[in-house]
Amino acid sequence: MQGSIINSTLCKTVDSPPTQNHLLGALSQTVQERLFPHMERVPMPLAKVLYESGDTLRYVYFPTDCIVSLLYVMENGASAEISVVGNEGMIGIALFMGGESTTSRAVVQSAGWAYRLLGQRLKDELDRHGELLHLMLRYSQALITQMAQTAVCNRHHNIDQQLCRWLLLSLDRLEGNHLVMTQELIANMLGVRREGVTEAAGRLHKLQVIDYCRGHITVLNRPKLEQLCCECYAVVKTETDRLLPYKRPPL
Amino acid sequence: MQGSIINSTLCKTVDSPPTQNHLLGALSQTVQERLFPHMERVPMPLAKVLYESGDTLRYVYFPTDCIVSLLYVMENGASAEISVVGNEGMIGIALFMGGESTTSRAVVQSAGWAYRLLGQRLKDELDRHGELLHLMLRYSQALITQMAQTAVCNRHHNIDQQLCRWLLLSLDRLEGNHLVMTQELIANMLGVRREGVTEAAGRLHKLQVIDYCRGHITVLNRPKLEQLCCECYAVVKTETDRLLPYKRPPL
DNA sequence: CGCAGTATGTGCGTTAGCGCACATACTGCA
DNA sequence: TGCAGTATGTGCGCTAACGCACATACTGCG
Repeated sequence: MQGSIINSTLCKTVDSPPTQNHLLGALSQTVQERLFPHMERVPMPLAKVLYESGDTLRYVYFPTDCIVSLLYVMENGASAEISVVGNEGMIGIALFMGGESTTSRAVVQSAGWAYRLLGQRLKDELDRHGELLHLMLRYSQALITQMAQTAVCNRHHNIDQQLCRWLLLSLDRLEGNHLVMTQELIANMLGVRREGVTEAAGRLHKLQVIDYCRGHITVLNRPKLEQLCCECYAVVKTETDRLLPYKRPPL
Repeated sequence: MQGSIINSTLCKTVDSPPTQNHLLGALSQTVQERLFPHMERVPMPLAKVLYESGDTLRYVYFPTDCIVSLLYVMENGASAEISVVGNEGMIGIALFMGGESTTSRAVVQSAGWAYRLLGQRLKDELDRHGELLHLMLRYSQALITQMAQTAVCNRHHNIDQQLCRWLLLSLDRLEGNHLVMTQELIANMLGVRREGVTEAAGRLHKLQVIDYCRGHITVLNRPKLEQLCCECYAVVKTETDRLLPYKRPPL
């Protein structure tokens, strides 16, 4: 199941090492050597549900090149994204927080790969209460900031601004300037009408900020996108960078 | 500075023990005995700001009978409440999360008292990595749930429902069925217009669910209030109870 | 090729909440 | 007692977003 050089021509991303995940990459060699043998590289196909609201989590996931959305699904089926996780973070903080489950659902929003680790293995490592715990706590705070800002943005900003925020957050977690995502899906994430996204996207297109067609979006002018965005993106970005300064691992 | 029997006639709440805070009360006697000598009982007057966005936190606060709001203040001055903390929790999770500061502001929303602990003392205790850490982590998860639900509620529910949610969350953190709070203040918390709150409150009044007058609100019919509320309150309440089952400490 | 399924565009009436202006009413203090 | 400050009530035009209906357009497959 592990990728190989042979199929690297088929798969856009060459078999990615665990260190492509920023959290895993930030660990000392000692901890990496202790942990990595227990980790399994798994495909993350679009729309895969990692866990449902209330599920007892078995694994934590460390994305290398995919994006996962945490979203809450209401009783009437409507949904709203709480936060986004890419290779800067992990899915399953409830496992070390102690709750073992959450009220949200985790869905793959952009296909790719991740490394997963059995919950118990994670806890074993945490019981040594060293750097992994502290790293995860800092990440949790970044995630909390993102959630808080989502709440603020939902209250105060219009669809155009929110779409900008969403695009920027997604873009930061991908290589390149292209993302695969229908307007319908974006609407579910933002918790708004599909038509609302169509109109907002149309305006961004008119401003030559993005290009899109049937589930493919290309950002043409990122500075302009940031300029059109509300402050929420910058708040989250700044705080995440502060909490988790990322140093690209040596190749 | 510690309260005494003598002034208990002046202060509505009799000098409250640390264990009136659920987190502190949940600790084993060993940890309590180690920690409590370092804690200081401090008054929490209305509108006191415990920390501003970006401030380096010096203390963590454990409310015994006050309510503190975490809110984000936007560049233009508008605000939105991210979550509420009463005697079920603590203020300053950023201290053990590792960030030392947050992007939000903490303001006393309902006056009372709290115990505070110097950040370094907290960390000393956490480095023993025992029950306090695990307790705080579970609490953090409850707080995260509240933030997530705030985001959802801001997106999907109308002012009436949000007012119900807010009243219920506040009520759970107070004795009795009465709270001191102007509509102006509530509007700031919910991030809506003051007039919007006036109208929503008027409707609740007409339904005989609440009574209010110049900064004093009394809940007359709590079951009805819960019925009028969106699911968000129940989600937060249920999850908090699950994560932190509260056992009233022996007197 | 033709058709079904999917993605996007558009129009239209409705509504919740906003911004603003102003009225009213209560409260504490000089 | 009167006044200033504060809290609440109300009306009105405006806008963003909604719900719905339907048009259009692209894409893959038999």
